[in-house]
Amino acid sequence: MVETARRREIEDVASTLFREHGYAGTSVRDIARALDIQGASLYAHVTSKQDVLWSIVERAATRFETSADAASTAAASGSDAMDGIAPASVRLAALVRAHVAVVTDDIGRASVFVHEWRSLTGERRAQMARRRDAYERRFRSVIDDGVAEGAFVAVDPVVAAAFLLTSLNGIATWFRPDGRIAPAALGDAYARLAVDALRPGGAVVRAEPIAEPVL
Amino acid sequence: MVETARRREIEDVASTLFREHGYAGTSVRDIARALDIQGASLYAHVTSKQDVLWSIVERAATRFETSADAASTAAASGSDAMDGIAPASVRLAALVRAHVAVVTDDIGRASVFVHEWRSLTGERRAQMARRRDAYERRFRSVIDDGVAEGAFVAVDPVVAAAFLLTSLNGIATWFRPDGRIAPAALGDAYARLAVDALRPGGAVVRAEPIAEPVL
DNA sequence: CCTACCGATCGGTAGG
DNA sequence: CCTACCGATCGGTAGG
Repeated sequence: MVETARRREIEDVASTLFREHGYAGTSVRDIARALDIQGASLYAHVTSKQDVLWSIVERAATRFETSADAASTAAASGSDAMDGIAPASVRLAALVRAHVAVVTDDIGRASVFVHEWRSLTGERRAQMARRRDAYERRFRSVIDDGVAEGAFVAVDPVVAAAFLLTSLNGIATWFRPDGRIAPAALGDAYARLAVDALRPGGAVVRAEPIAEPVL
Repeated sequence: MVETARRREIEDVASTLFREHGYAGTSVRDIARALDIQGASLYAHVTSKQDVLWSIVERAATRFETSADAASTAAASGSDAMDGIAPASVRLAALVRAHVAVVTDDIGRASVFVHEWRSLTGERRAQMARRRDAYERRFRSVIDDGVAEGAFVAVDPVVAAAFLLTSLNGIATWFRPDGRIAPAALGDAYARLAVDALRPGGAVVRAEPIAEPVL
């Protein structure tokens, strides 16, 4: 299937509907109706409903990966590192801001990426599972490094990464682009919350080590 | 519909299937098959598919509310308050632990409560929206109090509550009851992460106030 | 992009 | 809890 403007429209409309009603809860005719065409006419542009889901999810995955790559590169060579701030904190803050930016830029697609990828089947689903896992490992690595550096508390990297990533992905469920909160401000707020949650010293609530962490 | 043992089994099975495939992605016959009965036979025990969803969601909501009530009562009269720990920190930690306990106790029902309540219709959906909102306001209030006390940074209570609650609800998507992490240890870890994320002083990452918060 | 149509499956009912 | 069945809707195809 070629990449036409109409195809883009279909994916935009489908993103919104999948986000609101889920993949299974959205019919091909629902998508068509939103575009003012007949259900069967959709097949002049797409090969299947799964195909639409795949395009949305795959494209969103690439955006998250690209954004995280850019953030990592910038954080590694950034001047912030000289301000006496631990490298891991700078890197984590950059990853968080990058993720928030992608989610807030298109909550429809981000939401489908987060919640509906499970509706993919076969090799496509397996591929997405791998890519999601690799993405999560970026967070675990930074946290692991920060713990080693002493920039972060001795936290379980798997638990901490899950804590942060679910929070980050949750933005897709409540954020309103036309709301009170600007995307950049949200990125700042989340970066601070993330880094401070891991900051060592003076924990007022006790928490024992969990078990052998596996990265 | 009376509350029989069979009815309980149906809801258990339905919770698992709704969690894995969503409400729309699960057919009445899928539920019946998991119970080794015919699709139509299910209607000897339930009045509709919506009815099953409602039971699961309503019961889960009550559990979260009851657990939070108990946590708030305990935190208010607890001896922890005398250890020089700010009341808001104690209350927030208690709320977090209570939430983690409910989620880990039955991730199937918790997961349906978190993700599938949108599939409810009419007044039931509206009621759940109200109850979810009231639940979220518990978190906002504690955060607001903590900020006033000086126990927490000057964070936007709406953003901070969303950050924490989405993280808390996310547990339902990745936690495995038979895994490496014990529920109580997870509650401890999350309570520490939550309280420390809001702890004032030494923020290494800048974050400006967002706008007029609305509680 | 349309009309006409396909077999399969959906939630649910009737009557035992 | 079963068999038999209902109308509606599903994703998708044929042929223009």
